[in-house]
Amino acid sequence: MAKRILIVDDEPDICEILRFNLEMDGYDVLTAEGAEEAQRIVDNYLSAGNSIDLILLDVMMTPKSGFEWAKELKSDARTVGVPIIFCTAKTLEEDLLQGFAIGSDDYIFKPFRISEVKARVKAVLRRTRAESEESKTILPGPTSSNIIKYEGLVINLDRKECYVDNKEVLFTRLEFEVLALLLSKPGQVFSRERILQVAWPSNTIVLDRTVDVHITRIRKKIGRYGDYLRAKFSYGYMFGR
Amino acid sequence: MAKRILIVDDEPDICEILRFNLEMDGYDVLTAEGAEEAQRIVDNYLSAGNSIDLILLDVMMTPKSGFEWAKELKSDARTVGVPIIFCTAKTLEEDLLQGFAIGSDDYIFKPFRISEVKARVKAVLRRTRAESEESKTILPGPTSSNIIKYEGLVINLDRKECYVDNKEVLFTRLEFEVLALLLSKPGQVFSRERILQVAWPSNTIVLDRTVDVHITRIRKKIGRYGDYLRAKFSYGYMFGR
DNA sequence: CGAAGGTGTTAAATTCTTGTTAAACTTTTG
DNA sequence: CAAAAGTTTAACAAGAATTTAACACCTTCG
Repeated sequence: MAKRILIVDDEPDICEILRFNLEMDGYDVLTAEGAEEAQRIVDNYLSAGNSIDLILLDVMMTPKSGFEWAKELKSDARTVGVPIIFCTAKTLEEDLLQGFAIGSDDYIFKPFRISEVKARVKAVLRRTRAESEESKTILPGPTSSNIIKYEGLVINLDRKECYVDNKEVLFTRLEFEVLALLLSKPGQVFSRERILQVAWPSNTIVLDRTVDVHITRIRKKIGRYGDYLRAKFSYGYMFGR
Repeated sequence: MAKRILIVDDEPDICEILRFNLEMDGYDVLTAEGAEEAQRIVDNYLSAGNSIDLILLDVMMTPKSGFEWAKELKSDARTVGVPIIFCTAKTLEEDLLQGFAIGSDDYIFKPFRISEVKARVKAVLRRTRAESEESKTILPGPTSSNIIKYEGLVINLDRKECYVDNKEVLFTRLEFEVLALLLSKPGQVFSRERILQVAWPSNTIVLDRTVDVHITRIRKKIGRYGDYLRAKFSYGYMFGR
């Protein structure tokens, strides 16, 4: 799978130039123009069970500097291992930066040559791949969340959250339960009766038309995946193409 | 227990770089951007019964220079023994600095290499530990604390204490137990039933509305982290972004 | 005992969820 | 094809869940 790189720079032009070049090299590229937006992206991807493999981080940003954000990343168990390449103007002492970078981190000075950025990215990703394969043998790994995916449709059973192409979509409880059930066995048709039995609290008695209404509501929320939520005439519903 | 280092420098970037590196080495780090703020921190910590083990002090600061403040520290019985590492640009006479530094103090010139700072810090703290152990024949022995962190939100399970951005916040027992549970698995939704089961003494029977009230009370106490204590409608509560 | 602080309940405001209905639409069946 | 059966959808009213303040009842501790 393609490595996913997050570029954080408050200069949109720089983001776009980097995006273009790194996408050419076959990476998945995300961009953010500040720490706050970047954090949102990171949260979304991680809770949806996707990894971020590298962050290209501008040091000089307002209101939160790249350093500050990096510190937060390093104090969060989920992101402590994500390598960072710091970008900064040459004014800062090189040694300081070197001290800041830990683990697989790296740093690079502006104005940079694109070829240099590409080389560093490649080097950092090679290093982390090597590292993670070393530790794979020993470590149980950070708690992997309880996640069901179908292409870009993801539900996180721990968080009770649903993501559509990496954007969180708010679900009510019943909607969540119904989708979780159907998604747990794509291609399996569930009768309305069975859906009510599983997704509704026990002892609730409602018309089975109710299921239809919920299906409609879910369809609207999951966008392009709505079509996958299919009625099987006179049997019930199923998730799948 | 981790040694506590106070960094005083009017350049926030330098504070942050030093903080990052020293925290990585396992120190507790405080920063201040001037003598006045630094004095407040020192007062707070000392009156709360916490020690400051080392001060990394920039000499060139306005309005009060590092030298001036150091003089005050040396004339205060509570702080006369706290070692200081003075940082200054190379322009100052080395002899002058050497003359100023007394006891376990040290000095270091900017621009410094991080590795050098780390080495000096380690050396100074070793020296002071040696000194203080002369006078303490019986040590209680360092205890590795049981700590859960989420960014600046820290709870110490041994001491049953909670810190918000390095300031202690008083928690009641139930509040502490509830937060500890949620914080033990960020991103996991806990039902009210489960929270009552775990955080309340066994055999207590209370309405589950009670949990809500405690959540509200905790939210108020943890300030900016209050938003991370999230209700998942009709499921329960979860800690996380 | 009395003060201080912790805890559970209540109630009201607010916000969000859900079942039903009804009408339009689609598919199946005779 | 026409009737019957099944599905989709919008709208709405009922009611469930959450947040908070307030208060009463505890326990603890001097």
